Amino acid sequence: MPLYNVRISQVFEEIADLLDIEEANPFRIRAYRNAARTLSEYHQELAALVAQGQPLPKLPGIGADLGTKIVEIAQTGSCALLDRLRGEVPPAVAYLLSLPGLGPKRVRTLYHELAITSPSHLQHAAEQGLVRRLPGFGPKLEQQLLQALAKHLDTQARLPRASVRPSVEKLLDYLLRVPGVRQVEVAGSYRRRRDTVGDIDILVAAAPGYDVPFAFTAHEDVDEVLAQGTTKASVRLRNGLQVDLRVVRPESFGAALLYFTGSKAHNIALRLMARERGLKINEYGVYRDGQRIAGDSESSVYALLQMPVIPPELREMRGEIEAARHGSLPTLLTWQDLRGDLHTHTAASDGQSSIKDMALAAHALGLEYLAITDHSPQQRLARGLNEERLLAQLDEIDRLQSAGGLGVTLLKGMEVDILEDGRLDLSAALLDRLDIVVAAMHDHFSLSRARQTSRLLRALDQRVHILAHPTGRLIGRRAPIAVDFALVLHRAREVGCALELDAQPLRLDLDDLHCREAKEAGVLISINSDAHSAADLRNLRYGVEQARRGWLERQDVLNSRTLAQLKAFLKRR
DNA sequence: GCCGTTTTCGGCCCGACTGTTTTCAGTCG
Repeated sequence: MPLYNVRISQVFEEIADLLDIEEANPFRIRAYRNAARTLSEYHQELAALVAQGQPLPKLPGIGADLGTKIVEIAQTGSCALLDRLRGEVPPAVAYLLSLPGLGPKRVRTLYHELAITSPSHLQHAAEQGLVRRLPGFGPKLEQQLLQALAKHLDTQARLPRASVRPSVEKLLDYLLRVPGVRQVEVAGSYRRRRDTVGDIDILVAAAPGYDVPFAFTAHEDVDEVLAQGTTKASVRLRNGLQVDLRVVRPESFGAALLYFTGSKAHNIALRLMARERGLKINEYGVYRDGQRIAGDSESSVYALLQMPVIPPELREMRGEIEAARHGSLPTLLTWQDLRGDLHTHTAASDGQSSIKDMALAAHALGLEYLAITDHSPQQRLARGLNEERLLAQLDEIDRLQSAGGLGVTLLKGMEVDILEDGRLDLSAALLDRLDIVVAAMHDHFSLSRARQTSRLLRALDQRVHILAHPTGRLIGRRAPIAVDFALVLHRAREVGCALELDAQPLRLDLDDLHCREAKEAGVLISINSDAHSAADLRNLRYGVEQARRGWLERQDVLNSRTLAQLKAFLKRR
């Protein structure tokens, strides 16, 4: 069974938790947590390298010792250190760390004083009033823990960013009208345009003397006030979303925006750089000898570190600081760069709009071309088009096109199913009649890595222009397929096939790291809406945002090409 | 446990809020 980086990362996280409870050296604990994060985001499976006898790549924060442990975990599935720690502290104790208000010190107290090793133990003790008597605990904390335990079944999952947008925009609108407020921005992973968000961080610049947190917690959507002070507040909305507010003076807005946008790793790197220059950065500004010398804007802070402003989408400690220092930051793709959409559905299969309405909507968005790509016959539930209906659709597109007035050029296409063995769900003769072939998997997501890889490689050997939603993931619902992605990229480059960044908010597939890997492999990305209605075309914007997180520039994206360039690309197959 | 154009030893980001420990530790981001 393959052992993924995520699993190794989990081992390191558990070691960190248990070391925390044992009161180990905090920097040693941090080293394990940093390594866990690095591993969980690394695109190449390390266990596979180990199995092939190859050396591990040099990764930040992973030195000789952790490298040895990675090899040990890859080879044995476990780790002697973890086994030893589990012998000293029952593993369920670490679980208590996830409860709000409980950190290593209090968990340790609970374990040593009351022998509490699980959430149910804790609940029992709290109900008997034993917890409040412990040092460092009190009645309020006991109550808070009971509430958290009662709710703990609905664990805090990250939500797709698009799904929280309405709530966020409503709050921003409200805050802008609060007296004293000068400026409002969403920070955090929302501003970095991550595909999912855990909570929302809102930053406000306000004149002194106004109680903005008070107004914030009074908003009609607030269900519960978790914390409230003069400069910050934290609430849970009725829809379950946690929102944190920070209020700063206008002159600190840039430094605060930088700080609360993160990522944490990016901030730490900036602060270390500042320190090397005799400066101190905090959320109020940049200081030299106690004197504030910058901070009203983000650019003022970066300028002191001799860097241009790094776009929020890149602030993930994935080489952006080195690139900024060397003047080699990418010129990121923008919405204006997109000229068309190459994967859309109509009412002929499982969409809702007519071809004409789709075209008009695309024109209204400023697009120049639009591919109509309804489903192939195997997709029965989606009313996939058989040969007869497909040919009728092709005729209809010709008629609409010659009648004119659409504002966009239509391309004749189909989203063809990739069958379990890698064949396509359409005859070669029909494939040849299409302007563009988009191929996608819609089933057999759990094939072995080897079978899934050969399935995709075989698909790529046929007349396919775009491999759609290549990993098949659905955020929060379906994991990406197991596949040798490097091999797929290599073949895609050889045969001249693009990979899709499907812009549906629940797909966003490829993800940011895969996009970057494709770019480095020289494979074009096509950012498509996969729209099932005219309104869905607007989802393209989410695709652009994710593409930016993948460091994509205009030249990396197929549908930033002019129509003539696009046609030249399509004709090569 | 990691890391190094001042370092192979001695550092490791920084501040706000809460509850309770009557002066601050613990937690969180």
